[in-house]
Amino acid sequence: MLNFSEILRGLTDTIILAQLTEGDSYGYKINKAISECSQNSFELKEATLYTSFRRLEENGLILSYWGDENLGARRRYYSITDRGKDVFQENQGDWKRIENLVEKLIRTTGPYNGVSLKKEMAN
Amino acid sequence: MLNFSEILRGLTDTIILAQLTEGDSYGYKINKAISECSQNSFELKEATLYTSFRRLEENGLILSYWGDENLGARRRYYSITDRGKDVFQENQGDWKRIENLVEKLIRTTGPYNGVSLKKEMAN
DNA sequence: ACGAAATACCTTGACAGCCGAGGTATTATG
DNA sequence: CATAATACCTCGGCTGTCAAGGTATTTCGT
Repeated sequence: MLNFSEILRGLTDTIILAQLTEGDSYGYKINKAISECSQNSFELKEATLYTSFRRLEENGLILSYWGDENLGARRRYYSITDRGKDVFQENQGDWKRIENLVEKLIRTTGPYNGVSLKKEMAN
Repeated sequence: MLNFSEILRGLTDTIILAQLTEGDSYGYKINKAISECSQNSFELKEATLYTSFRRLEENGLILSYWGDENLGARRRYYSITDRGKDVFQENQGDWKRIENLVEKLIRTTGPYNGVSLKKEMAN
């Protein structure tokens, strides 16, 4: 039995991995990309973002290195590892499964409730 | 901007509300129903279940009352309130929005990565 | 020239939900 | 007559999120 709770809660990691499958990038830019990707309907808080980076790196799903900008603020770049790519693909699959599961769990079961209510009202 | 995190994490509440839209029921039975509903691929832990009941009742989304069984173990029944029904419907809508959002955030963007990698390898 | 805003990174501590582990009491079953 | 199943509950630890705070650099309007 899969531990779905963690996936639901920790989608942050998967969202970041998704960004990194498109190439190395750095925190601030990744965050902006996520915001834009969602048409500004969602954004990661910075604290959450950097927590996630640390977690991902500890788990070997990403690597980080300092960019050698001689202009501008320093940037820490992140790179997805092979293991990270594998996990990302697993998570994509898990998400499909979660969608199906939730669909079953929170759909309204049909006319049962409404109809019986109307019947009760009519009496 | 919606607070999606709580919805993702706290789907428990919505799942329970979904069960209660089909009529009053009690903890143990609700839990079994949820397990069956998911073909035993998912189950709420009891601690989580009762935490959720308490939270839902505090928020006025459900009511509880003791069944008057003169046989068998006592049962605490739960009933969804009007407010609970409203919130449940909102949550169903929110879930649809989350599905769309996550779809955008974690889909693979296509051949970009693979192609550029191959090109780099070729050089 | 100067202050504000934007870029870019980071930490700390509180908070909330999940759940393992444990408890109680009753009824059904082999 | 013990074991499983039904049925309820609590406590404490764990983990992810985030508000709030910090630092440093660059860009831009005035």
